[in-house]
Amino acid sequence: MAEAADTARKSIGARRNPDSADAILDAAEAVLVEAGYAGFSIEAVARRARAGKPTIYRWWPSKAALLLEVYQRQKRVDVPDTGKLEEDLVGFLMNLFSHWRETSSGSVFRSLIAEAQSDETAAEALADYAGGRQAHTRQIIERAKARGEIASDIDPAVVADLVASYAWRHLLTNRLGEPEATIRKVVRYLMQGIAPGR
Amino acid sequence: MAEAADTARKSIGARRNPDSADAILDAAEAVLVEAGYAGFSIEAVARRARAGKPTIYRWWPSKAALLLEVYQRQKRVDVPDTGKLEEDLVGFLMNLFSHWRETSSGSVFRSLIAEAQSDETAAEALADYAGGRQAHTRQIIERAKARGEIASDIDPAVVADLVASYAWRHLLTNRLGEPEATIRKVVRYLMQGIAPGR
Amino acid sequence: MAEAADTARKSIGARRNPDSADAILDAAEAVLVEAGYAGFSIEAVARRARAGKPTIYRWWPSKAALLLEVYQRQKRVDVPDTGKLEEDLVGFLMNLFSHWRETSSGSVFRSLIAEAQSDETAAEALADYAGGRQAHTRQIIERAKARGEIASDIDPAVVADLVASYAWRHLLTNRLGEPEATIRKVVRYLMQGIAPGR
Amino acid sequence: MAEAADTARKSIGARRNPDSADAILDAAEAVLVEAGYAGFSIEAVARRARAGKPTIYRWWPSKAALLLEVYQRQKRVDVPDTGKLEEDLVGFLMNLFSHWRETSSGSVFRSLIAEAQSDETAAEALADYAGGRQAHTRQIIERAKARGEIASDIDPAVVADLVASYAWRHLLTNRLGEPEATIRKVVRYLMQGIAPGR
DNA sequence: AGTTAATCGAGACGGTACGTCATGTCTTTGT
DNA sequence: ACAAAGACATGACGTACCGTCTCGATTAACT
Repeated sequence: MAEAADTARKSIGARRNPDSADAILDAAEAVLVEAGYAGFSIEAVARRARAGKPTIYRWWPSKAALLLEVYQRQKRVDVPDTGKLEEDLVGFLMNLFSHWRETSSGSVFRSLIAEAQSDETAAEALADYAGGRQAHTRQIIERAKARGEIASDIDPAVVADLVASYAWRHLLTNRLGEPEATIRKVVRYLMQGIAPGR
Repeated sequence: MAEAADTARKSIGARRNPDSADAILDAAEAVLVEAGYAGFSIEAVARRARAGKPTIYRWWPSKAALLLEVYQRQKRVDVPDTGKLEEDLVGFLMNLFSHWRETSSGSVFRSLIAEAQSDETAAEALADYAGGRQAHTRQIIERAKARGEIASDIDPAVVADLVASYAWRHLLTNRLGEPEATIRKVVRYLMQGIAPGR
Repeated sequence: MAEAADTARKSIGARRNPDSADAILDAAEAVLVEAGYAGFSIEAVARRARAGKPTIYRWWPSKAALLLEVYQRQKRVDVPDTGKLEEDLVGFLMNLFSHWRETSSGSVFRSLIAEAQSDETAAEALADYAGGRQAHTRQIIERAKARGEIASDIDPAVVADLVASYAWRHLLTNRLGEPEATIRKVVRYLMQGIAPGR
Repeated sequence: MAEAADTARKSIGARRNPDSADAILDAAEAVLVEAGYAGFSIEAVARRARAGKPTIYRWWPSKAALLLEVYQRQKRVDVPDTGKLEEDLVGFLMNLFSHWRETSSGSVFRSLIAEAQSDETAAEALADYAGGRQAHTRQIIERAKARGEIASDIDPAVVADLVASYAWRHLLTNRLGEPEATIRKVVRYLMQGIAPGR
C-alpha cells in the first residue's frame, strides 16, 4: 500500500500509465481500510492517489470495477489439500476467514457485495468472479469424491454453494472470528448429516 | 401501498400522526420497488409521501431504521410444521424464497443487508432482527430434535445459521428461483450428510 | 432580563397570561443579545421562554412586532433641555449612542431596521415608530426656533431627519463610539453651516 | 439581465466559467427584483441561473459577497462637477436617488445593508465598499474647499458622512422620491447652517 | 524531425442528496 | 377560551459526491 509519490506523476504519452493505475488501486484499498465502504468514493480515491477523476473513470467504469480489481490483485487464500475432506474444508474456511480478517480483502469483498446490491454491473462482475472462485471449492469436493470420501450422487456445486454461503454470511455480519470448533461442526454436519443413527 | 391522500396531511396535534407514518412507510416501499436500492433516498421517500424530511428523520434516525420497519411491517413468511424436518425445512425455504420473490420484501431485505455494510447502526439493527428470526428457524430444528429426528448432540444454532446463510446468499445473488429439487438437495445433504455408507 | 422561571408556567385560563408575555419578551431580548440578529428566531425565543410557538404567534404576528415591543419596553433615552440647541443636540446624540451601546436596545433597533428591509409590516411599524420618535427631536428644534436660535424659515422636520439619519447610520455601521468632538462637529456644521464667512 | 441560455452550460475546463458567473449574477439581480430580499436565497438564485449551488458557494462565500458583486457590477452613479458645491451635492443626491429608484441597485444595496446586520463578513465588506464610495463624496467637498467655497477648518469626512447618512436612511425607509426642493433644503442647511444672522 | 493523438493532473460544471434548522399552522390536553 | 407542547409540510441552509467536460502539459508513435 505504497503512498502516492511526492512528485506529481506526468503522462507518459499516449498509453496507460501503470504508475497511475497502481497509485489508484493502492489508494482505493487505503481509503477502504481507513474510511470503510461508507467513505469509499471516487472523489476520495482520486484525492488520495493524486489522480484526476477522469483518469479513474477512464479505466474503471464504476466503483464496482475498481473494487473488483482491488480484490483480485490481492494474494489468494490457500486452498489446503490434506487428503481428507474434513480437514480441507475446515482449513479452507479458517484460511479464508483469517485472510478476510487480517488483510483488507474482507472489507473489499464486503463492499463489493454491497455495491452489487445497487449496481447491476457490479452484480454481474461479482457473479462471474464468484463463479470462478466457487470452482476452486468444488475442486476440493470433487477430489474427495474421486477418493470416495463422499457419495457418488452428491452434487459438488450445491455443496460448494452451501460452503460459500456460510462464508459470505459470516463476512457480512462481522463474524469472522468463529472458533475452529464451530467451523468444524459445520463441516461435520455437512459431511455426516444431522440425523441420528449412522 | 396506498397513494398519498390528495389533501395535505396536517399535524394532528402534539403527537405522532399515524397517517404520516403509514404514508412514509408506503412510500419507502414504493420507492424501493420502483427505483431500487440505488434510488432509495430519504429525499425520494419524502417527495413520494408528501412528507417533510424532518418528519422522517424525527422518527427514523437512519435509512436502515426505515428499511427495517418497512420489512417488519410485512406479512411474515409461513413456517410450516409438518412433523417431518425435511419437509419443514424445504417448505420454509420455498416459502421464504417465494415471499422474497413475489413481494417487495426481498428488495427490502437486500437493501437492509447492503446498508448494514456501511452503517454500523444498521448492522446492529440487522443483527438484532436476524437473531430474532433465526430463533424461529432454530425452533423447527429443536422440534425435530424433540421428536428424535436429529442427533441429540447437534447444535441447532449452527444448523439454523447454515440455513439462513443459504437463504441470504441466494437473495444477494438474485437466485431466488431455485427449483424445489435443488433446495431439497441442500436439506438432504444437511440431514444425511454427503459422506457415503449410511 | 430575567431568566425563564424554573417551573413550567401553567395556563391561567381563557386570557392572556402576562407572565408568559414577559417571559417571551425577556427571552427575545436575551436571544438577541446572546446570539445576535442572525440567531434571533421565533423558535429560539420559544425555547428560551419555555413557551409554545403558537403562543408567540398569537400575540405577535411577526418577528418585527416582537422586536418592536421589546424595543418600546425599554427605558427611553433622555432628551436634554439645556436651553442651548447645540448642547441639546450633542447631548441627545451622546445619550442615544451610549444608550444603544450599553443596553440591548442598539441591537434591538438594528434588528428592527434589518427586518424592515424584508418585511413590509415591519417597515410600516418602524415608520410609525420612527415618526413618533422624530417628533421628539423636532421638539428640540422647535424649542430652539421659539427661542430664536434658528432661522424662522427652517423646516424642523428636515433637520430632525438629518439628525436621525446620522444616528441610524452610525448604529448600522457599528460606529456608536464616536468621540464627543466628532458629534459636536456634526452639530456645529448643521447649525452654522460649512461655508466660510459668517 | 439576460435569461439563462437554453442549452446547459458545461464546464470549460479547470477554470472559472465566466458564462456561469454572469448567469449567476444576472439571476441574483433578477431574484432580488422579483422576490425582494425576503425571497433572495442561494437556492432561488441557483434555480434561476440553472446553476448548481456548489458553483455559487465556490465563488461567493456568502450571500453578502454575491450581493456586493451584483451591486458593484452596476453602472456607477454620476458625480457632477458644476463648480458649485450646492449644485454638486444636490445633483449627486438626486442622481443617487433616481439611480437607486430606477435600477435594481436600490434593492441590492438595501439588501446588502440588511445582510450586514446579521453577517459580520457582510459588515466588513460593506464597510470597505462604503469607505471607497465615501471617498468620492469627500472629493466633491475637497474640491469645494480648494475653491474656497467652504471654511478651511471643515472636516470633509464628517460632511461626507452626513450626506451618506441622509441617503442611506432614505433608501432604508423607502423615501427615494423626495422632491428636489427638500434635498436642496438639506444641502443648504448643511452649507449655510440653520442658525440665523448671516 | 514534426505532427498527431492519447494520456495525465487538475478542477469547474450542473446536479442530487445529505442531515439540520426555522417557518407558520395545526390539534390535543390541561387548566 | 387560552396556554403548553410539539408534530406537521415546506423549503433554505451549506457540504459531499456524482459523472462529464475542458484545459494545458507531456510524450510515444506515426508520418
